[in-house]
Amino acid sequence: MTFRSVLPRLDVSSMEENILKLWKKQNVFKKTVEQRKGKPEYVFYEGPPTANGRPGVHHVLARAFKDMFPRYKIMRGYHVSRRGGWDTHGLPVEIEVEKQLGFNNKQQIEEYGIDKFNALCKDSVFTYIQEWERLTDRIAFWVDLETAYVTYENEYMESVWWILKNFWDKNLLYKGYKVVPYCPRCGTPLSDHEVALGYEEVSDPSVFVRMPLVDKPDTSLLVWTTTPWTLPGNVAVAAHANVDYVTIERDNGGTKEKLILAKSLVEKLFKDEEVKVLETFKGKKLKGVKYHPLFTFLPPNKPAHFVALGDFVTTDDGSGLVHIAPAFGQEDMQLAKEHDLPVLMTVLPDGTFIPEVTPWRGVFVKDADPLIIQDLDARGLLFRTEKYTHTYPFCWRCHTPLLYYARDSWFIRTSAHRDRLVELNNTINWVPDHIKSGRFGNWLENNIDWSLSRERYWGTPLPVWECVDCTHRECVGSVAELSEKAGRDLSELDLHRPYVDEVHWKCANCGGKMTRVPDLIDVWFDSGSMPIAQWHYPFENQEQFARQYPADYICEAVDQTRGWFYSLHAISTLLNDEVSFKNVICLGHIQDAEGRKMSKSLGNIVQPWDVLNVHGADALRWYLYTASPPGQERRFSADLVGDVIRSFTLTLWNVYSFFVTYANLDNPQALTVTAPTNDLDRWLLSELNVLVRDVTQAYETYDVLNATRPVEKFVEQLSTWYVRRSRRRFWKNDSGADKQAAYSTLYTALTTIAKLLAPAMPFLAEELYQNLVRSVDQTAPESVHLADWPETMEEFIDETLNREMQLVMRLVSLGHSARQKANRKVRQPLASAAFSVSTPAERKAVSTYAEVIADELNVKQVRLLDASTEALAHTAKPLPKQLGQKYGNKYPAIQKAILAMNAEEVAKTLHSGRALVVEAGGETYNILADEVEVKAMAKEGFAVAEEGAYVAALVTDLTPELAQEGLAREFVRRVQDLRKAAELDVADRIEMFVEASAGLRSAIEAHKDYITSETLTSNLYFATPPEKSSIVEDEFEGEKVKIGVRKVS
RNA sequence: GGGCUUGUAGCUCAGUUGGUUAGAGCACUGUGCUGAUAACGCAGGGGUCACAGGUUCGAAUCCUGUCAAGCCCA
Repeated sequence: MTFRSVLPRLDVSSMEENILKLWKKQNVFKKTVEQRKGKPEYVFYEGPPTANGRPGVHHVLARAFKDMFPRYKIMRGYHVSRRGGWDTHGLPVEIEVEKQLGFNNKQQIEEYGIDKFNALCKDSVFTYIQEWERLTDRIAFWVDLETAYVTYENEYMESVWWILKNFWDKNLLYKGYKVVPYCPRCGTPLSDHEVALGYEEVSDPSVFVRMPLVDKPDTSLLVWTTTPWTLPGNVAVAAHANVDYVTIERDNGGTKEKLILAKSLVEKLFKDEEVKVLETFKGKKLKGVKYHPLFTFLPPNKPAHFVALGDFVTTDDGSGLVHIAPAFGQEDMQLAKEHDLPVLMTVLPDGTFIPEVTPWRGVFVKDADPLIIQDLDARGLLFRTEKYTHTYPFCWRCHTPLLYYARDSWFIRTSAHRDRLVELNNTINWVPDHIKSGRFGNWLENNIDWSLSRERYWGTPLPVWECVDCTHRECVGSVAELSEKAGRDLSELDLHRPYVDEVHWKCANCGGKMTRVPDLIDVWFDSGSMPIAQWHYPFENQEQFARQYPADYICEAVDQTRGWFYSLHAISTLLNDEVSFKNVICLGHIQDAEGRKMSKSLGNIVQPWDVLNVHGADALRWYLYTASPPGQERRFSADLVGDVIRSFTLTLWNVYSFFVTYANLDNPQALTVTAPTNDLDRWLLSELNVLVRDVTQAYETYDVLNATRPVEKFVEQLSTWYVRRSRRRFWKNDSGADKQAAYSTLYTALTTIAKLLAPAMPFLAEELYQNLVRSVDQTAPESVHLADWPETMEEFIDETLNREMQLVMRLVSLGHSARQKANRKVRQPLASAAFSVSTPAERKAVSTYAEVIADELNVKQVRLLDASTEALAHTAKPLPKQLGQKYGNKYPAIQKAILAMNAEEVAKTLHSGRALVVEAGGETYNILADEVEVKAMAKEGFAVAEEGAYVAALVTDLTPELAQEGLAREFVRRVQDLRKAAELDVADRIEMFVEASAGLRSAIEAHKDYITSETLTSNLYFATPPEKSSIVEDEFEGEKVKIGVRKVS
């Protein structure tokens, strides 16, 4: 069998491009789905992105994580249909179009025409779809975009209506007059989860004002607010019943004034100023005290302008007296309801003052803040103004400061199912798990009703019609129902505005005109409906829906906790009393190399293509999987991705290239492993199956780190231990069983790694598979992604062997260390290496693997340090873990006692297998061998290195024979360099001409066979090299040499 | 103000139910080795385990508090 030859130098980009072509040509993605038809279903939901912006690195992150589990599950034999989806509605789209048209308010849209505006929205939704498709393709995120669901399609929207009707019927959909976070520019309320997207730290004016009491004109309430623009809407002042308040007297520009405020804030407010406390009293004494309003633009229609008590009042900031404007604060509105206060609506929906507020009519409220402060100051009502830094919500798309603003608004009564939301959440597997009870769980426990309605244009219309005369309301759950009510066939109707607004019918109560309420619904409701609406359920595809619900796996970034994760969960709970996803990976955000958030304004955004073009998709994916736990924020830079190529990809690639190079020379007959006899083979296969077992387990538990990092570790050991130690086995001239075994073992390792790597590094896995598997077996599945996941072959796992090999590596490392200390280069053979280890099992391992150790350390003999003749002394060290756990607080005394004993006696006792009897603190203890570390120290004359319980001691004296062998190896090394310099192929045979000084010549003659076989020399002449040969002259170890080689045909 | 997360070497990260002198990789320095390797081996420098208390024979690990960063809530 012959493999396609592999260049040791890897061109990542062309390799990946070729694989992409192969997949396309053979339609591999489709086949992965079709091949498993009828098999158990594994359900993945794609959280729909919006294609009206360019995809960034954070999208690659999410898509990489989304991709790996479906790939894994397909290899495990599941049927996984991976349907794509696009989120198409909502403000982000509208805002893009508004920008295009140069609009900045709703009126312009209405004048332009909602139909035309929405048509533009629809067009702009897929502005960057090609960019998305190209990126998705390039990073090998396998998702079916041809059949992707689209949230603006009538069928999708009809299903959303059906869900809303279901909620309506359960009395879960209602209209309320509430203070909502409201964007005055977009002219619409925002849901909590949208508000959460836009908090920013800002500096606002903070003002203290005087509100003179009606009964005591020389005394004023000192009232605090950070929103001066709400003062014209003031109807009351809130105080806390149990807080201590004081009346103080102070000097105000020559006249005395009296102010009321919370006692604990006096110092903070007046600092060094001298004030006289006249009176102290509880807040409840203030109840009902009347004051003169600051403004009288709108006359209140109910009693107002008195002090009311509220629990929400704190004395952390301000004055302990809180200004109340019911139209502009949730707590204010609550208080207003409790005390039957009037609601003064002083602001228009566009965020400007109403005409009645004469001085500032038409001024945007935030802009009016300084004007209002000026006015109060002029009238002597301003006590103080300063800057106050706090976090304040902004519109997540247009960046306008949000106002808390009383609106008629529609809600979903999610709070009615709060407990059930929490219960069902507890059955979901969250990665990382703290999200479950932490961020998401806390959020659910504090659930408030879902603010659903949006007063906008491009979105799913709220299917509620209202009688203009009697306010009778009906909710419509399907197109058929609408047709029936309207009395005409509306199956062709576009369910968007403005068309749906034109449908009317007669009120069943009073015969008035039923008209749709103008609102749209929150786009998060669209995407959260996707399990149902993607199938146009229940109108069609009942079966598909049943098969594809709930999802086994979803994955998005942490910002979706309040977004898609919540909308999916809330809708599913209220609709079906069921979870909509069972496992979820919640990804941390990507930051730049300095740990800052990536943002346009900082100019630190890394474009995915910049990374992909240089390092390829596999390296990028691998980096994202292995760099840090999924839920953690991760710092990102192109350089870090480059490290993946160097440290992992190339290591694997070179093992692969090594295998192919030699296999093509040797043509090994069989490549399946049966019963390995060679220790290195047995070890590699044991570790390989441990790897299969552990990686499989990790995939099963959505543990991405442990599904990937161990593969990297294994490849490193494969390269730096197995292949390095096995090289000569591949070079042997014969084609004996050992060589065959080496090929089979390495082949098995590489093909298994290809499969283990397939979900994470789909390209490299395919490359390995195509060349190693497909090229020799045309009956094998045509892609690694169509292959079955490797089974763990327990019979190959030998944990003892793994431990022993670990020990061997450690001892070898100590041996190298000792060599360096003795300044003996590895090329120089040494007589022997003696080791001291700690347990009988380890002593046995030293002799079992003596050959491997001897070869690696280039010594003639490997043995144990002879305790009686070579060991100078022993040390005995009590082990705190074993002894501490066993004897608790007696440990220090025991430790002291053991250290005080004669170490030679301790060693003798424990080596003989007896327990060590220790007296400490008046008690007797039997200490066992594994509770004390006994270490032998080597006599002089050895080069020694030690670590923990282990000692390596090298005999460094050189006999003439050893020295001669060293020379021979030095010589071989020169010849190999020369071969390389002459650009000979590894398999080329040569003839060699040598002129050497006497000592070297006799060494060469003594080791002629070794030299000729190492260097593939057919003829070795002691003669002057001919001119046409490649020649090198050198001096070493006091010897001189001139070597010439040339290829023989 | 509250919640969640994070803080370990210059960088990226491990660190098990508390237990020997806190580790690895990258980077740096020295040295060795090499006909698979963009490598590899060995050694070295580099640490107040964010800080302060507490529990314990023993704390990077458990508890309390503080500080800093990120996200979220109010």
